[in-house]
Amino acid sequence: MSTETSPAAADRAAPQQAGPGTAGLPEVPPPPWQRLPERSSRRRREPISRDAIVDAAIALLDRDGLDALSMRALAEQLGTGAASLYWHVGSKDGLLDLVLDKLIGEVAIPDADPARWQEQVKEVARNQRAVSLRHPYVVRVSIGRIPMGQNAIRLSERTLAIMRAGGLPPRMAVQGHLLLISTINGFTLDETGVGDPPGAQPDGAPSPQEAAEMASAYLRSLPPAHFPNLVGLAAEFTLVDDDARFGLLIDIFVDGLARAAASARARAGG
Amino acid sequence: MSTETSPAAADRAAPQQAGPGTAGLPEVPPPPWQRLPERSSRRRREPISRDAIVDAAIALLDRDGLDALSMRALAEQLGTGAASLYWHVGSKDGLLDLVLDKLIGEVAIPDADPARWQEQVKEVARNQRAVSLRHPYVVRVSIGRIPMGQNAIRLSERTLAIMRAGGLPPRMAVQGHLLLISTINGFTLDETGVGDPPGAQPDGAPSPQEAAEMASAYLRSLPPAHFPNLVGLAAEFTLVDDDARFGLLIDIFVDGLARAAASARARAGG
DNA sequence: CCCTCTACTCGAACAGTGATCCATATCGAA
DNA sequence: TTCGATATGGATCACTGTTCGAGTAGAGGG
Repeated sequence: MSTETSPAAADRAAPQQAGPGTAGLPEVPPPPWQRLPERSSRRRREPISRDAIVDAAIALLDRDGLDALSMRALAEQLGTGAASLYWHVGSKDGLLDLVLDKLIGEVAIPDADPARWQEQVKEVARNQRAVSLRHPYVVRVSIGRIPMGQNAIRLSERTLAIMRAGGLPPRMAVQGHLLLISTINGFTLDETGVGDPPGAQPDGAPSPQEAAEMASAYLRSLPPAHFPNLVGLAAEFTLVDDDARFGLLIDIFVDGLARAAASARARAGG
Repeated sequence: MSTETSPAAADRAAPQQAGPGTAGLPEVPPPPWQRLPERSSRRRREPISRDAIVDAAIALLDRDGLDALSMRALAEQLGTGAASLYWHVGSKDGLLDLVLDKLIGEVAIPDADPARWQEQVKEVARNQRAVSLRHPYVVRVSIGRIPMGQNAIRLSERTLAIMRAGGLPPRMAVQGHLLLISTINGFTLDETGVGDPPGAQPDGAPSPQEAAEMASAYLRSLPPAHFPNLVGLAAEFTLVDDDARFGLLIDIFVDGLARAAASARARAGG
């Protein structure tokens, strides 16, 4: 992972060069509604740096889950006090903005290839899901946030490039991009359950497999006269191959998108 | 949120009689993993009844939003103390289970008509979205919950009937049902923002329209050399006709589902 | 009539949360 | 040295979900 030790955070002006790993990427000015404290001048040492806080937060989230992230716990992990964090990130909300953008940066987007645009869109979808599975809390963090950080901007630009290369009309490209993100988030939202790390269900917590069995058994036990479909199809609910389910979803989406675009072009052209 | 340890506060075994609220409809046995205290015998007056608590909670949520629902605030609205609520609903989590199922009951599902199955699936989708807009917090409440209450069961049964009537193979019908719900949730999740009621943004809170304008203006301000698509398509991001966006989404989904089903049938048949 | 047992109520308290105050410390510049 | 911006963190506030345990109401049995 590119730790991207950008010193002095992202302030205005300062056309700094990006670190190794993300070579040559241009600096994006921060959007005006960012809920972070604005610091002027970068001429001090950073004993605790905003970036270190974000990294520690992600480490803590990966290990213990979303509910375990409190400002106090994070401060302790950094060997400092909770109040200090507020000077750097403004609020827990501001911290989560930064966390989200950093994780969005993990989504890899291929260079646009017009001949393969449908397969490339599916690849983007798979990559986004992979990040959401690696950090099961990220979908929940993204709720209520409109990501406009540097990484989100770059992801949108590159995804739009693929869609435009595929010949989608402007509106269709933008909506396809936005709706695809929503669709994937909807899927991974129930896939990741409460968003805690995979390990450590101490109590009588059922595994996903056990839960599916319970649900299926329950459905089978319903009165068949009133619920013929649920009783008859109960076995299908046990299917928990989420990879296959996700593959079906993006096949449906990309195929439907391509056809909607084709019919939109047909309407416009004739 | 807090201790996920053991939400099942009271788990002594006692046969439960259903309350007097749901008359006429066929009784569905409660699923075994329900996190509610089980009460035996109804031979007392109900001064505060579980149903009244759920109704009050929904009223409070509709008025003030998800963040405003605390057990204390709800108790005050009912003229009682917070501790009393716990005897009836076990935990806030159990209460939200009940709230969710009650709201699921608001989703109307038409009787299956084989000739119009695609249109009927879209109607189900529109109805689900309508409920999610009427109660903007409901998508957030559903996160991490697998709804298995009476209303959820009936909704699944009726939706599956429509899909089966449309000729979808068993697996396709079940997955179509589940994926459609996820897809709609993903869409309404960003549509409803933080899930607060439509009114009352006291501060410098931008309206959705203003927010879209700000975002569009920001995108237009990016360096065009590096972000040609974002700059060129910025205007498209201002389009906030969510009805049209949603219509496009379900067109994509239902069309893609129908074609996936057709090709699945073709593979199976040949 | 009283007595007991169960269903039910609720003030008080506990541990934890995000956030803020404010006295203190550190250091570059003047 | 002095000054002021940068940075720290203990104490504290209002609030959360939840539990405890003392208390109340009312039907059934004697």
